[in-house]
Amino acid sequence: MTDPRAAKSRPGLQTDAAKGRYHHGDLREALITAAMELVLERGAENFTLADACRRAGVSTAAPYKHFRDRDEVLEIVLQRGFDLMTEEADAAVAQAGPGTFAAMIALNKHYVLFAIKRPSLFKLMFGQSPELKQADLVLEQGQDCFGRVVKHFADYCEAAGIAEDPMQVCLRTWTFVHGLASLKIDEDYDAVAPDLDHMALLTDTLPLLLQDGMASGAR
Amino acid sequence: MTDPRAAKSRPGLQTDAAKGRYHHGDLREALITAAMELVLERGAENFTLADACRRAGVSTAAPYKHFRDRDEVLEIVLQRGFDLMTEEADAAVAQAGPGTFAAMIALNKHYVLFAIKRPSLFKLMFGQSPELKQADLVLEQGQDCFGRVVKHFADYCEAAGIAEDPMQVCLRTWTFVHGLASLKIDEDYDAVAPDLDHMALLTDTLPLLLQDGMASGAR
DNA sequence: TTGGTATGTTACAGGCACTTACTTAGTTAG
DNA sequence: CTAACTAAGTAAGTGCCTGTAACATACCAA
Repeated sequence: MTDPRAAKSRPGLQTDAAKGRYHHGDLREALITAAMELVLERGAENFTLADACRRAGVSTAAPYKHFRDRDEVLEIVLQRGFDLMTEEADAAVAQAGPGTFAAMIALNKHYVLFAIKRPSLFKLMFGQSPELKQADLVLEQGQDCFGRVVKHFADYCEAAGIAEDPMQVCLRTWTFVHGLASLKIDEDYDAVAPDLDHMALLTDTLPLLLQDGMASGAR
Repeated sequence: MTDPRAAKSRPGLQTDAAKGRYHHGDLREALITAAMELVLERGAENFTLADACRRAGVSTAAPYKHFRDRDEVLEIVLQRGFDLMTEEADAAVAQAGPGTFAAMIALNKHYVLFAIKRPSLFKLMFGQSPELKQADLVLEQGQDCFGRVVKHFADYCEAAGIAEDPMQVCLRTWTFVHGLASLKIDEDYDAVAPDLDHMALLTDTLPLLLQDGMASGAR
């Protein structure tokens, strides 16, 4: 297994980047990077493999040496999105202090901010037709990400003395923040409540959702 | 093949079957109907004007006599989606009794059921890129729909003696049910909680959201 | 009847996904 | 060191889609 990235230096010829060479060097990674950029810029629906090829400086047939089809590229972008989200979410909780109410605020705020900062990626991760998310690797990625979140909720529930199943609390809170993030980035609030302070809506509602649902007289 | 949908022709014109005729009769409406069907069947992303033409039995250039472009057809489908949703929602509330808690359950359940029954249409209405929703007519349609919902919430708040602004209650409840509907139809729950009873999640959480946020000790 | 307009048609330009057949760079065996 | 093999590019071509242009036909009105 030779690392393709190691074969960068070729004596006698241009020491510069892949410019002018027949072989690219690491086209697979270059295409994934281009795809991520294009998805962030224009959305997954408007992403074309041809654009990514132009950005990487290769012909439109080249990707098929590295990927099954357009969808596989999007699958990988999607995966990396979950990586990034998991990483950032963990950091947010760590900084706020695991088990604290502040950590719950930070975790859920992060979810919304992630969506606002990268709406197209967020939509690709959660909103796309199931075909893309069917892939086993992608499924795992999502499960890992969610598993960590449930853990953070469990920490809080224990610290706050909430008897309800943390999974349940997590699911209903996720549902709310996912709705918030979606309605915000799809600009659905704008048509109806243009002055809405969506972060205030989040911080105001979280206490309602984090209380013990069993003890609240629901039903 | 005589198209049964073409049966209702414009008055004064030939009312016979469209077969073999040079003029269609009501191509505009036929294309919208075909578009709605195709969106429901395969989703807006996979909708092609060419498919709609085949279904209506005309050439692929014909639509441009009636619509600006593909997007205008989708805009109209989207509009009709809001019509349908408004109509159904009103009916659900009327049946449960306006102002009652049962009406709140019915209204929010309807939102989720609408999404489950017509996931592609729901995504077109709320999830599509803003370009489609920018059109003034579409915006109005959405505002009308939401205005009715706020009214139902106001009825309930008054009857239940909730001092909080009904708009606020409505916005946070909408946010939750929208998240529920989205996560359900995008199959995001499946990866993570395959056995989730989403309707129970709705009925369990609604009481938490409908309580008076000002009086609940939030914050 | 006669022309005008609305509503069809065919033909075409341009773009994209993906395939096939070919070429070249880089690796490895003798 | 060379020859052969393999990996990774390219060009050209298919088929499908959107949208445009030029043309044809049905309906309408005077």
